[in-house]
Amino acid sequence: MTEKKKLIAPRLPRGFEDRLPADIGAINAMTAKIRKVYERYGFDPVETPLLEYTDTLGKFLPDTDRPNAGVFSLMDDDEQWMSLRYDLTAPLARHFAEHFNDLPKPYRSYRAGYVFRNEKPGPGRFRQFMQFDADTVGAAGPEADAEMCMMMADTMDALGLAGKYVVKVNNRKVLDGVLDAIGLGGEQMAAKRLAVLRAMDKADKFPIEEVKKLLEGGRRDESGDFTQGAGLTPAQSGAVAQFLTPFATVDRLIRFFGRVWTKPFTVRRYEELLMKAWGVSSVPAVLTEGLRELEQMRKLFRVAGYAPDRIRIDPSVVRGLEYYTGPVFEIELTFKVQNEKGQDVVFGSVGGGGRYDGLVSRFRSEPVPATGFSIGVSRLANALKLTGNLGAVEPTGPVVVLVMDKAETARYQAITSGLRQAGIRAEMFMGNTKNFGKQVAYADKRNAPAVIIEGSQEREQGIVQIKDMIVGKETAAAISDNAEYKAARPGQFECKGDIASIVAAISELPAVAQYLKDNQ
RNA sequence: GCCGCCUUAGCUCAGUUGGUUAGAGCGCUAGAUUGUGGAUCUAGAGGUCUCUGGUUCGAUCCCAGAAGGCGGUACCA
Repeated sequence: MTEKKKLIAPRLPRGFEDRLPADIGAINAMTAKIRKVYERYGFDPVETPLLEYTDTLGKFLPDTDRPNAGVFSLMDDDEQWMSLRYDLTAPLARHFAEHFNDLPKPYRSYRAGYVFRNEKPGPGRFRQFMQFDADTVGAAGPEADAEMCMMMADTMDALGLAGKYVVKVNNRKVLDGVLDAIGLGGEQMAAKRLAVLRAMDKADKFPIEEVKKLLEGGRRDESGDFTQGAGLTPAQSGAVAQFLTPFATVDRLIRFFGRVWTKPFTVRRYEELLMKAWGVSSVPAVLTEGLRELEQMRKLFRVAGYAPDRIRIDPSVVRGLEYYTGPVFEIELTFKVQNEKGQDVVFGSVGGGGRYDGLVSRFRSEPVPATGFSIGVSRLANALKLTGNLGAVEPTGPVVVLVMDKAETARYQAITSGLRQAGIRAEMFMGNTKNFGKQVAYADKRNAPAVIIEGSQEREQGIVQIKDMIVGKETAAAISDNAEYKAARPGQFECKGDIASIVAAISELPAVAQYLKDNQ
């Protein structure tokens, strides 16, 4: 046996992450807050499995050039393909269609859970992450869409992000109308439309000149990578740019929309503006319809008191490419995000959604309108972690009952049980008990609020020593001499040795009292 | 997917113009201190210098490729 045992390197698959107690606590707190908002809006929970048959998830997907890419799939023993869900919307559509007859319509539901994407991880992007969705199925009007936007805004407020986000709203019908107007309607132009929409989506990321490059020949970024353009003529790209920037820059456009948001605004006026910019005498009907829906939503927001600093129209919002059929929306953080190295990081949206009237219809012969949105819980938590806004706190540890005398473990166990019955986290030390200091160090590492010490001296007197670890740490910091440090026994006090007295004394420690209050 | 940068101890990083035993700080383990977390001091453990191939008498270092990480870009249901 001279050969060394071959060890397996412990390593995490790329794009995945372990979650530690502080993260778990923070995520739980976040999801609890989100849940409260959704329930207040009348939504009920539903849970679907992580795996679905691939065709129920995928057939409808826009990923025509790379079918099945990006999805983790496996074959069942009956040779049917199953996939890990990549969002929570497709499974909801399946659930609704499957239980169509029993569910109330409109059907309002929410659900949280992990979703999986088999693609390259990026800043704040993992291959397993949590989403928290809400959807209304069976409500066709823009008031359902408006409600989604307001709920998104309320959720962000509930998470303590008031003033640090904006919900951007657009309408796919408007975008379709613009594409129509520049002669990109019809089947044979589908690929071009896709490229144009992708380019338009970049308007909040790049200056308009760069977007124009994407609309025409293509663009080379600073790393030297070349992106193929949509191949529009200068006249066409100019018209798109005019839509994106009636007054030459996106910033000014946003101000323009901001103004119409709060002041009287008519669809007619915007149409006139576009006709003038494009030099045409009419706009496509679908564009007008989209504008009307936006106008209705705007009214609802205004009456409900959602100012444009919280919800605003932004013509560059595109979202999923063939999935959405009407209003689309997106939450963006308005503060800068930096990574651990202090570099500014391009952080995309932390949530979004829209109307997807086709998604349920593929399971049924009649049309089923639906609208919903999704918050990227992991992504949002990641952003907040980087900015120090995530309340990630180490959980309060257990009270540790020290083992001073191996022969007395039954007694120590009895104290531990007494604490547990009173609802207090407690454990008897179970490691190497030879060294007292190690036991205290263990309690420190576990973030224990207190340790209980009962050695032979205490036992003779019928008492125990309780050491308040938090007070102890504070008072110890002022002591520099080691002998003095030990003699001081910081944070320590005596208590009668019966279990009721111990429980009473421990319960009074602030950290324990807080724990009891939080866990009633 | 494409482009750029990076990879040396558990962590953060030095270093070797290519040469015998590869370093620091922090952390970890043990002791000083027979029953007290921190501080101090002492000692110790811990490395296939990411991997594979090439050049070379000799590679952690030079070259090529791969993997992983970071960033950008593309995609994003």
